[in-house]
Amino acid sequence: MARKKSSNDMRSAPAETGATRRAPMREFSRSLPMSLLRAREAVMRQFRPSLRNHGLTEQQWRILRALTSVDEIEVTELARVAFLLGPSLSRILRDLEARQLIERKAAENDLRRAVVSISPKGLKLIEAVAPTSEAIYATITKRYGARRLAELQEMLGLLEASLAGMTSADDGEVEADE
Amino acid sequence: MARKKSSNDMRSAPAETGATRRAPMREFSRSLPMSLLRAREAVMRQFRPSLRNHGLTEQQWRILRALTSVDEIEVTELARVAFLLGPSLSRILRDLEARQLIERKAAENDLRRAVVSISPKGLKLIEAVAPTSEAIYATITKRYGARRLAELQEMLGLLEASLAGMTSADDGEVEADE
DNA sequence: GGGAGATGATTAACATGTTAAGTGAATTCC
DNA sequence: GGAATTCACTTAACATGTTAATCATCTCCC
Repeated sequence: MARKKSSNDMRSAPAETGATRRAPMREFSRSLPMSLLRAREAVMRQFRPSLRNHGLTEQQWRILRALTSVDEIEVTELARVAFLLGPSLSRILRDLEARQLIERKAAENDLRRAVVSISPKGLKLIEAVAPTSEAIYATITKRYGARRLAELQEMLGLLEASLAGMTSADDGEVEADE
Repeated sequence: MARKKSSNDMRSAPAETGATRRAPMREFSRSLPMSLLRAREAVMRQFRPSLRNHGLTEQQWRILRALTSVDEIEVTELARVAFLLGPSLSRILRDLEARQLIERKAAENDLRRAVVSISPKGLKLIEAVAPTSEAIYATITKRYGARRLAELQEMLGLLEASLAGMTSADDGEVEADE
């Protein structure tokens, strides 16, 4: 099959090719969203190959991972914990259920709610992936520094909290025809 | 019961609903990838409504924004600057060109390369969005603290750099021939 | 107890993320 | 100078992000 390392990846190292400058706008590549995006991508780039080898996407892994810490959990709560939107979660659960990695049943007192739990097969899969995953995490921690990592998480949490109540002034409400 | 506030958004505040615990695995919701994801989402949540009012997605905005700082730029370089993968960029450029927000031509010395630039119409759109965008950014900076923000960016950059050369041990699945 | 509204979950529709394969143009190498 | 290889995209195919709409309960309240 020949699996290239990353021949096609246009999203990696800096290279300073051509491109004549034009205006003195704020250095766009240093905006907060971009910094967060790049940092996260740098981290996930480490995990994806291993997950892929086990037939899991990042999100599927998040779900199974979340399920290992509870006996069972309602879909809405799972969405919050795994930080996925409802529609994404719905699709992924359908798939995971078809692969028999999870089990699903209706809640007893409320037929609207669905209760999900990980299956033995799912647990086995998690246990197969976990070691590599932990090793990668440990390497990252070592490289970046445990202390610094903790501090970073602290600051990220604070950022999240700072923006919690911001209602986004919503701009002009224009119709922007095409 | 039922004192939820956000109608459809399953991805916001903590709520500690049911879900019996099971194992003492590392607190999954505090992993680095999750922290980064949540922080970025908290930030983007502020910008999306405004962009949407102007008919732009986050990625389209990134591209136009990147184009304002140069006269013209090759597609590959644009992918690096806007931090998008080739296929995503291809699709978006096709759309932006159809909406006449950008212009595209072939490079002179190499017909494989395409050179992109923002159009007057695109510039006008940027100028319409920028004020709101800047205001939101300013509010975030004020809430979080300019000093702290700078420090965060510093730490994110360092994280990225720390992981630059990590080749991801790739887990099982051998590298077949090649 | 029955209709209006709220709620939990899914489906729909479109845009992007991600990897693999394809296409045409430049380079290399013999 | 032409076949093989590399290069710069572009397409394809599938999974997820995102918003809106739908569907089936459930609750509330008269």
